Amino acid sequence: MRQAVLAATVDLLTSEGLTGTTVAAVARAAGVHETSVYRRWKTRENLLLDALGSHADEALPEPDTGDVRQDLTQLMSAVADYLASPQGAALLHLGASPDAGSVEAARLPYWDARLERGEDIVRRGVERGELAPDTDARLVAETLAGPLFARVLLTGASLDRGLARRIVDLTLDGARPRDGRAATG
Amino acid sequence: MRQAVLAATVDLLTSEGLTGTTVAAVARAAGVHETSVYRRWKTRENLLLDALGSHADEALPEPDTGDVRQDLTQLMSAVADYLASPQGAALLHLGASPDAGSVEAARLPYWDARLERGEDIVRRGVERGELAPDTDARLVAETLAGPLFARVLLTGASLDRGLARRIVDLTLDGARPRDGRAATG
DNA sequence: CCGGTAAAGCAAGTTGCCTTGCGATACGGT
DNA sequence: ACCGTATCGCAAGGCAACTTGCTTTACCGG
Repeated sequence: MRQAVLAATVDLLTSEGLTGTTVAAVARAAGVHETSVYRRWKTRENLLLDALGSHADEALPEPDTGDVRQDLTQLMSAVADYLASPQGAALLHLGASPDAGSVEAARLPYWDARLERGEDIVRRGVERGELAPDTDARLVAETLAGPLFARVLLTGASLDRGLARRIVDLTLDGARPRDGRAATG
Repeated sequence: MRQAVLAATVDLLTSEGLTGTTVAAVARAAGVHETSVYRRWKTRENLLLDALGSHADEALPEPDTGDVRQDLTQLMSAVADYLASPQGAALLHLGASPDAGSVEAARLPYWDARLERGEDIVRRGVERGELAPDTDARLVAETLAGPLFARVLLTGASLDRGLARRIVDLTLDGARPRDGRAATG
């Protein structure tokens, strides 16, 4: 039954979107009583997070090619791909919902963990001398991911790998003029 | 009556937060019947946007000091200040809510207009030669604002002017090493 | 003063999220 | 076969957003 409900949730999420995915609809699609869903997952939010949660992690690679630019581009491209999917957008919207309670506590650690993938790449770049020694890895990770998140959440504008690449380039090179623009990569 | 309702809305928004601001509570606080609120504003979302909308624009300065870094730092500091307020956070959460309908259409143009303040500053910087001639003003604006938005919406982490300044520096200088780090400013 | 329109009050109802109490069913150990 | 426990189905209800049909008030021109 658990599998049936989760599968139905992802299906509805993909076809109907976040607002169209009501608990009643999920229960109906899974051939289960609505009460049973609430008993197991307590809240709609928990259900959606459970349905989307595990799937998300696996989609993110942890590239380590020896080149910061390449690593970050790969990671951010994967993020862009995921966020462009209905599931990715739904997960992001869930994370951004202002409902306090249980999710509130898990929120900060959750995104913290996501950001660390980027931070690790940046730190390796610093160690290799590709990036300035005083580079704030966390800040770089936030600066890379922020624009993608904002697009999905606020403007609804499209996301593609080109955008991801340009954000990486901007964050590595800066907007100020350089002599050799594409140094390493 | 319109003023009474809008004032009550902002009050509740500030004291109770977004989820605590029900239209019943607003109506009660304003000494008005709930139906009247719905008749005038149609939806809760419209009411909240009306209450917050005009206030937001005035808070944003349009600095033009002749120095990109200074202009961007001032703008982003103001953005950070506003987003750190209950009203700013509420407005952002409203913009990020996945409810389609009327807001959906206004969403992209709205944030488009906000971003233009940053784009203008960037373009002036390019003209002055402070920034690379092939700089994508829109991308820079998104990269500056994105992390602030993401913090409010996802992690709930704190926002301050120091963060705004560091994001500006990173986006202008890049994470890769430079000879003279703070060239102009 | 009167008739007309626009806005507000009122009551009742729909839907979606969520909870609770109760009865039925299924499963594992003795 | 029997008991305990866990799980599910079911009915009913609360709360908040939102709608609707109807009445009442308020204001404005004649």
